[in-house]
Amino acid sequence: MRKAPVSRRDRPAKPPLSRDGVIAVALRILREEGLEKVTMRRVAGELDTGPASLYVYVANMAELHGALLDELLSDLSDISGQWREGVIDLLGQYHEILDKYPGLARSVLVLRPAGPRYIRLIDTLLGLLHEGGVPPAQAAWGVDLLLQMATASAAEHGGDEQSDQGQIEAVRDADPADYPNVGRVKEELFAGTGMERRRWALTALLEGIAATPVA
Amino acid sequence: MRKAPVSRRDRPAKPPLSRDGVIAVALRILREEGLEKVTMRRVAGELDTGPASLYVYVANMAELHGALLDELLSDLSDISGQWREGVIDLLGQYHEILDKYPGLARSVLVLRPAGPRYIRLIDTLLGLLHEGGVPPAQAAWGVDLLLQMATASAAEHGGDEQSDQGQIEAVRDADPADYPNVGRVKEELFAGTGMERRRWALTALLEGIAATPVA
DNA sequence: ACCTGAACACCGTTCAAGT
DNA sequence: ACCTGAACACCGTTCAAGT
Repeated sequence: MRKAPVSRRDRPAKPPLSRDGVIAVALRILREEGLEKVTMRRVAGELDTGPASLYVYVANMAELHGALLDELLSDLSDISGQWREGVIDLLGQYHEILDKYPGLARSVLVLRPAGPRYIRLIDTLLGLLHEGGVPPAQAAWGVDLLLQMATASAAEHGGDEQSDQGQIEAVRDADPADYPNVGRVKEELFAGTGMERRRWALTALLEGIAATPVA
Repeated sequence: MRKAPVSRRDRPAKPPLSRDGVIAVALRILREEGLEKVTMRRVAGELDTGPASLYVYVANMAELHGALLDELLSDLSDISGQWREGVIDLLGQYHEILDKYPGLARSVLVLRPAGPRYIRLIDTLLGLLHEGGVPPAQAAWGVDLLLQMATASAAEHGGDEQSDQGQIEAVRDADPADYPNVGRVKEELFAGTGMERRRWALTALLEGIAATPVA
């Protein structure tokens, strides 16, 4: 069934474009269909205009991705408990959010996000490290690292399962005579669930940050 | 001046296509002009054929990137000294190689590389950790992490300086009343050169890996 | 100032058809 | 089996021209 034609005056007036409007549409497409569908052309289409019009409100695709991250970060909730658990919990939440959108995680990795919610996240993490007595220089450099690791871990997902499988095979088939060290720990290399490994990784990094003086 | 037409028999016979040939051409373009220029169309063009022909020898772009990484890794040289310094040195070399091609680093992050030189790198790192008395499970999980960090750090480069600058500004302008923890360590957040921070990061992570038992 | 149509300059991958 | 021309199904960004 065809839609009945709608005359210009019956159709709701096209709302004026705005940065918030652009981001809201992009966010909806992201949530419903994934990052691949968030193209300038598609966002513009849903706003009844052409892609060129968006460049009045966003500088480029990278900036739009940054804005999307900040929107997603509003799902971060308060954490509780001791500082170590707090850091792990908060970074776990951050990872969980990004893990749904591996493509966005890849963008974020090169983005240096600057939105208010991201700065808030940095501030909260710094507060927890401070509470734990981590010296300021280590805390400052460490927060970058913790966020990088959580982001990279989300970015790693959603590559082809094919190449995942390729590495597993290559390692499993590695001749122990040629690769003695791989041979010795072959089982350990594949052990553990993603979550177990991620949790251990965060714990280890946190430990190192707290224990390693700068210069 | 136009090139004189070359008859079919004067022109050197077009060498048959091969996987190695495809990779060799891609590697040359990568070294001379960067990853953006390594397109299927361009590689095919230099081999006097169309892009479709390459798919006989490489499954897709991701696999080609994996092959390029493995070629680049032949520049890794032997390391010496104690195990800690060895790990830092080797990962420093790895980072230096990837740092020239941030786009490739981004690919590698989602790639799970499986080439022989990458497996060799894993084996060498495992050997060093073993030498240092790091328990096998920690070593196995830790190598993944160390490589992930080195790769992510190379991938971060070569985003717009614009967004780099954006984050620095956002942090510098953050109101200390709103973001007290950022306020407290503002200088530390920007301190240090890239190399100093990278070296510290690797040291801290290595420390954590060695000190944090699995499960 | 804001908005846009149209163009610019490309992509990776597939597939039917050839040899 | 290997190879390919042509097409499919798109991209982000710029810019001259309009309002």
